[in-house]
Amino acid sequence: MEPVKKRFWLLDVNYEVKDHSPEIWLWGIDEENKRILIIDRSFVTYFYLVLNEDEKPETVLERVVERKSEFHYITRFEPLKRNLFGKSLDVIRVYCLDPDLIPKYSKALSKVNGVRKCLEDDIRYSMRYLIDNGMTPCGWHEVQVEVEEESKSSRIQIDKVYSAKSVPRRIEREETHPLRVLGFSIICYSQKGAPKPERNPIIILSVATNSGEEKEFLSENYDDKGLIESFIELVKSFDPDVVIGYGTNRQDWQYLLNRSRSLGINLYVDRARTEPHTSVYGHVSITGRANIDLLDFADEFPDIKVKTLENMADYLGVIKLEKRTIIEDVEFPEYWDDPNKRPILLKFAKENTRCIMGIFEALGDFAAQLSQLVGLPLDQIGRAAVGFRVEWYLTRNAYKMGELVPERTERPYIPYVGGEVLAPKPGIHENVAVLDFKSMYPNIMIEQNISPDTYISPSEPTPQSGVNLAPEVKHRFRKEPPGFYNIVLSNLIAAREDIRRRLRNLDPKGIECRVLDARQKAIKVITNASYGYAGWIGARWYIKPVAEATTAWGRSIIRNTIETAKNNGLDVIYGDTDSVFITYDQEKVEEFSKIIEKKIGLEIKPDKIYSCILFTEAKKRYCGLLPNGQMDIVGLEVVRGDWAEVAKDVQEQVLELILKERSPSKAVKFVHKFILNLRERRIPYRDLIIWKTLTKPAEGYAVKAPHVEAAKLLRKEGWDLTVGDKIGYVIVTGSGRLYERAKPYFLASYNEVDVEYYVTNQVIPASLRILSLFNIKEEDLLPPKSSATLFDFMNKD
DNA sequence: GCAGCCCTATTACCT
DNA sequence: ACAGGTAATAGGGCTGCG
Repeated sequence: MEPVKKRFWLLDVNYEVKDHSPEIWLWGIDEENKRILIIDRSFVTYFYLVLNEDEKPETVLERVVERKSEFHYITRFEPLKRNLFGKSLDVIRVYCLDPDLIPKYSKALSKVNGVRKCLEDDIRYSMRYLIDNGMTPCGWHEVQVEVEEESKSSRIQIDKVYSAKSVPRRIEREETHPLRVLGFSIICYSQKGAPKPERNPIIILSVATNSGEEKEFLSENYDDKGLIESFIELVKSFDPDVVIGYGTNRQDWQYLLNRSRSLGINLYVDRARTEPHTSVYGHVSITGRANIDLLDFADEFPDIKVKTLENMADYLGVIKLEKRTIIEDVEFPEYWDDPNKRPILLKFAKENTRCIMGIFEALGDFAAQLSQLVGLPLDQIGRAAVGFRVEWYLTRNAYKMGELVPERTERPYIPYVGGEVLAPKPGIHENVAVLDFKSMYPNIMIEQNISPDTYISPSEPTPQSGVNLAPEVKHRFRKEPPGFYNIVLSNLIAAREDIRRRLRNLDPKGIECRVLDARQKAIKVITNASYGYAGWIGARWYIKPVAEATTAWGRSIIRNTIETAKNNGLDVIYGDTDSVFITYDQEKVEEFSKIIEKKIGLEIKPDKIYSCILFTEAKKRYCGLLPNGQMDIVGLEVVRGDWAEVAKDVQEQVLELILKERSPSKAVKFVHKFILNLRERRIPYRDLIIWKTLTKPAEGYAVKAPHVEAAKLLRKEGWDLTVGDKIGYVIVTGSGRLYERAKPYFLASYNEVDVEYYVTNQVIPASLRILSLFNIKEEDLLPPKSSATLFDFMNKD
């Protein structure tokens, strides 16, 4: 049979090894909108032996070739030149048929005389395949294929199985067929504490598809066997490309798997008759489909303080919080068992799934673009930490440039100096412009050619091309040739600029615009994380002077900028790392920008202009009023997630009265009234909840703290808590330390709450933060005792 | 026993 | 499991106090 040309969009990749022969499985969608599997048996993987500098490559080659018989699945040794941190090295590339034997082989071969170490022996086979062939998940490719014999196709749920007869090649093509997306959420039944799959059933499994189907499977008399079977059946018949949920990696899939196991069901929801399994970065993999946990993308939105499904949906404009039916976990049994309330629980479950579908609509393009840019499969990209995303992007580029990927090593943490922060001038300032340097750190790295491979250690002689010498820290970087980071960052910045240019001429509502906008966002995320990556001790390409020199240049630039502003008659009010806050005078500011760009070589632009701005004495905390009347609150309690809503609301009102009405007295009166309301418990209970993250196991704390004690109470009630969970608690009346009076909010009632704590420790400090600028004292904020309240007070005894 | 002081642990923010 | 710089609170140890 003649091979035919096949074009396909790559959804997922996995590999299998049978009798030491590996197969790459490429799951894709072809031009006819068919789901296809292409099996490639031709790719031989490899790793490198790095040789000692005093050794001749031929000698070491002889030594390893001599021992080849010990390594049955090694096919070839290939001497090559490669770069490591910019230095040319002699290496031997060791080709190995069975990827699973590489750890064993590399360990043995690293002990051969003349071999310094092995490199790239820790790159997964499937990633090696994609990188070496220039392939990207969520991108189009072209390959010669033959139809695979029928025997295999029976096990695989797919339109057609092919075997690759050529190396797949990436092709440029933007449009995609619409993916089939299935979203689901579950509700479990537990009378007390967290549901346990060994004993508590799933009572509702709610499913939706992007073809508009919605289904709710219910348990019958707390028996969820039929529910799970119906779910499996639906997945099979709809045959989704993408499966989505919220918290599914850690929760739902584990629960479903454990329930299935105890009920004797095989949870076959993939395309190859295997069960979901946990894999790299802790993502749950469903062979042939992309399983996406939208919770993994919540980190992209720091404005969402408590990362619940409803908060994320609210933030992304899927469904407003006020319109949602919210039922706490503790209430599930009550709602399920009461026939009058059950419909509300069903509605809640359905809304959860709708939120999931809506969030994916808002984020799916971004996820796919990030996956394509970084090169990690769609089901892994969300789960991979920022550092690993950057690292995979670098790894791909290193391959193209003949740079070896360094090994991951443990290093001691030694801090270095970061950005410069100015003490602000306290008070209210009129007409203030904020100018900031665009992508300051990446641009410094480019401008000064800062990179792991351009760094010249103190022991090395100055290269002929000369060096850039960092201020203060005196690290040196060769001027020529352009470094690894220089090239990679220049490409990223140029690509983003290009996209933004194209976007200007497109219909903002069009599909092309959505995809391009998602792509430029993905590029921005990787670009912005590059400096942090460079300073991360866990980074493969970590060289401390790289990060240290970048911030040193940054400090020098901002100081220079401040000096220049002053010399040009501009008053500098504040500055942080890459920004300066100056008095706004259009002509002077324009002139100033030009001078700076000329002097420093980096672009500086007015980001915002405030009609007025308020600073206390603290750095990193201010509130500016934009010309449209909108308030921009930075760093203050209002934007913090660990203050009760009461404190945040009052502070925001105070700021408004101060900045818009310029009336401290109105602000004081407002606080008085608020405190009276609070004491009367006329403020919603949920506004009293304080949320704090559990950052270590409850026992690991050196001191007792309210949220930790609240967490212990939760655990006693049977709730599982893990590091990273947010604990919502309230302070109740009683004696002793605060931590003795903290209670999880859903285990306490409003009449137990110590409202005086909220007056003294929440509302007053948050208000005073602003009002002390106007000489207002704590006493001034407590409501004056009117005769009525005094009377009430005396009557109480 | 507790107010006052100082230091430390902890969290969440800014760029 | 991307960086350092910063503010703020509560805990906890200590001193001094009839």
